[in-house]
Amino acid sequence: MEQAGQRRRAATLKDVAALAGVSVATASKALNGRDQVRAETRSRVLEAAQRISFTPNSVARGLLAGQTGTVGLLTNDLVGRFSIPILMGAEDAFGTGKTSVLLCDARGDSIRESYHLQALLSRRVDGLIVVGSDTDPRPSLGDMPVPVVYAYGPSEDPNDLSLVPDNVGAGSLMARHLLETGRSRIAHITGEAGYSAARDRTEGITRALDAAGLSLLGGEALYGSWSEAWGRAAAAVIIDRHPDVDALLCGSDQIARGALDALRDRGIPVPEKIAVAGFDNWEVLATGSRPQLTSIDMDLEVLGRTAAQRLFAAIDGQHDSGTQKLPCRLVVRGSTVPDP
Amino acid sequence: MEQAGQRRRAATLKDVAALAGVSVATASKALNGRDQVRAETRSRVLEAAQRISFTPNSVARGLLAGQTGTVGLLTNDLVGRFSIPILMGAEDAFGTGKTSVLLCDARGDSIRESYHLQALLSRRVDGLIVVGSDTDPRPSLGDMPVPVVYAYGPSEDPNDLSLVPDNVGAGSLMARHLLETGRSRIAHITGEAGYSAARDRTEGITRALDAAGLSLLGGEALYGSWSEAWGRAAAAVIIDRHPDVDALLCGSDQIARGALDALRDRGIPVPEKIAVAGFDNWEVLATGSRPQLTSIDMDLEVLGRTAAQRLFAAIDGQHDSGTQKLPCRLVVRGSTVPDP
DNA sequence: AAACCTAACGAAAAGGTTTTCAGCAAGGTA
DNA sequence: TACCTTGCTGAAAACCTTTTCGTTAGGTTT
Repeated sequence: MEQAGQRRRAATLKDVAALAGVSVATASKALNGRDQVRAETRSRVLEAAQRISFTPNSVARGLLAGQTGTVGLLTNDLVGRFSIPILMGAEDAFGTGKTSVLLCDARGDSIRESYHLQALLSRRVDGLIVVGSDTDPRPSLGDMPVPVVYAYGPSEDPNDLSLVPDNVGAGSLMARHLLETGRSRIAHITGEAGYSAARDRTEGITRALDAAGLSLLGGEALYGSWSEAWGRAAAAVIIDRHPDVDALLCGSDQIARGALDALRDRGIPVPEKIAVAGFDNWEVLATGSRPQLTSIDMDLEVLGRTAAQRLFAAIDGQHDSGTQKLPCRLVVRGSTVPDP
Repeated sequence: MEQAGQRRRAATLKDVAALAGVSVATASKALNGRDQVRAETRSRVLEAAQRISFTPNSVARGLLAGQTGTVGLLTNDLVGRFSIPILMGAEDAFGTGKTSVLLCDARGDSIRESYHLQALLSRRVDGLIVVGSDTDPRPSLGDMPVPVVYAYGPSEDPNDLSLVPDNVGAGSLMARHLLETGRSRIAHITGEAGYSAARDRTEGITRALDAAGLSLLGGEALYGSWSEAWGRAAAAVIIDRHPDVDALLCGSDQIARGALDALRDRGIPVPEKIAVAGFDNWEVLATGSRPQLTSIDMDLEVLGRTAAQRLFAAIDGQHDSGTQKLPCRLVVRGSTVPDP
C-alpha cells in the first residue's frame, strides 16, 4: 500500500506550444492538420506533442463545440440476455467513429431511470438509446433536448422512433419452416401471456397455420413460464393428450430444452417422430442440446447497430418516427431436420 | 420523416441568473447549496432553474475541476457471460454516486484496445477498470495518467492492482463439499487446459483430496472443452472405465449438464448413485436441469463492485497493488444432495 | 519606390461553470 | 461621527481548446 505521488497533471496544448516555441493557436492548427502552418513548424509541434505524450482534452473540445461525442445507453435489464447483443451492436457501430458510449442500467426502476437520465443529460450526451427489458411498449421519455431511439422495447408514443424485432414475422417464419418440412400437427408451448413477445409469436404462428388451412393442436397455445421445467411439463401433457403430435413449437430455447428432455424420457426420436423448435437462438442452449435446436435469431446485434445508425441520423437532423420492425432469422438445426 | 427544427440550446446558468435577476456567481452558489446566499435569493434562483429546466453542464464543471466523474470500463469479452456481472457490479457501485461509466469493448484485439484507451484518456476519465475475457494474466497497460484496476483477468505486472476470483479456493471448496457429503471416488472433467481457470480449479480440487488422503479417480483430470458435448462424452468414458465412481466434478456448468445427460441415458440416479457438480453457477443451466446443479458462484458482481471501490480509493490517492483473490461461493442444489 | 499581396503566426474570444476576492450596505460599537 | 462587523452579491479568473481576425514580414507588381 503505497501513497500515490500526486499524479502529474496531463499535458496540455499550452505545454506543447511552449515546448515547440509557438503559440497555442499555431499548435492547435498544426495538430489538427489546418493549412496555415509551415511544414517545418508543424513537424516541430508534432514532435513536441509526441515527446510529452499530449492527448487532446475532448472535454474542452466538447464544451466549445457543443457536441461531446458521447451517447447514452440506458438499459433496463443488463442481466438479461437481450440487452447485451443490442449493446454490442451499438457499441460496434459507434466504435468505428469517435463516439463513446455512456452506459447506465436502470433495472426497470423508473426512479433510477430518471436519475440516470439526469446524469446523462448533464453530461451533454449527443443522443440516447433506450433499451427495454422486453418488447412491451414503455412510457416515452417525452420531449428530450437530444434525439432518442428506443430499441427492443418500443415507446408508447408513436412520435418517438422505436426499433423492435418482428416477433409476428418470426412466428410465421418458424411455422412455415415446420410446414415445409412436412409437419402438420403442431403444438405451441410458450411463456407468460403477459409478454407481448409471447403473444406476437403466437399470432404469427397462428396466421401461418391459417394460411395453410391448419390450426394449432388443441386449438390454442399453452402459456406458462420461460423455463425448462415448464417445457418438460407442457410437452408431457401434450404428448399424452395428442399422441399424434408431430411438432412442438416452443416460445423460447429454454422451453424447447425442456421439451426435448421430456421426449427423451419417453424415447421419442427427435426430429424423426416429433420436431422441436425454439426461439431466441441462445447459443449455449441451442447448440448444447442433442439434437441441436432449430431456433429463431432476433438479430439483436443488427438491431443495436441499426439503432446507433438511426441515432446518428437523428443527431444530423434526420428525424424519423414510429415503431419499426426488424426481421428475424431462422436458424435450422437438427431438432427439426435430421442431420445428414 | 420530418426535419427536426433546430433543437433549442440547453439552458445555461447565465439564463437562470438573468431570469432570477442575479449574477451567475450567485446563481451557482444558490444551486450548489453554498451558504453565502440569502434564503429569499436562493429560492428565487431555484424557481428560475426549475422553470427553464436547467441542467448543469457537467462538461464545463469537469473542465474546471479536472475531474470528469466518469470512469472507463474496458472489457474484452462483452459477449461472454463473465464480463456482464462484473460490469453490473461496477455500474452499481458507481451508480449510487455521481460517476458514470464509459463502456468500450475491445474484443481481445489489442489494436482496438489501444484505440479505445486513447478515446477514454482524451475524455479524461478519472480511472479505468480493465476486464479480461478469462483469468489468464494479460499485459499491463503500463504507466497511465489515471489509476487502473484489472478485474477478472489480472495484469502481468505485480505493480498493478488486479482482482481475480480465487479459483484454487473454489476447487477446494467444491471438493470438500463432495467429501463432506460422503463421496470419495471423485472424477474431474474440465475444459481446455490452456485456461488458467481450469488448471487452478483442478489444483484446488487436488489439494483438498490430498488433504483427505485421496486422489482423483484415474489419477488426473480430463481436460477437453467447455461444452455439453464434452461433458457427455467424458462422463461416458469415466463410467465405463470406473464403474464405481461416485462423483463427477465438472469444470463448468455446461460440462456438468452434459454429464447429467449421459447419466440419465444410462439410468444412473443423481445424486443417489453419482453426484454431479459444476462451476460458474450459470443460472439458466444450473437451475434448468433435473436435478438442479450444485455449482460454484464466482460472485462476479461483488468482484465488479470491489473493483469500483478500489478504483475510487486509488483516485483518492490510496494506491494499492498486487493480484488479490476474491472468495467464491458454494451453491448447493439437488445434484449433490438429495432434495428433501 | 510605392502599393499590394500572401504566407505564417499570434492575440483574443468563446464555451459554462466554480471559486476567490472585492465591494457594498446595514447595523452595531466606541 | 468614525470605525468595525456581518451578510450578500457580483466581477473576474481559471479550466483547455478551437476559430476568427489582425499583424508581421517578405516578396511581387506597377
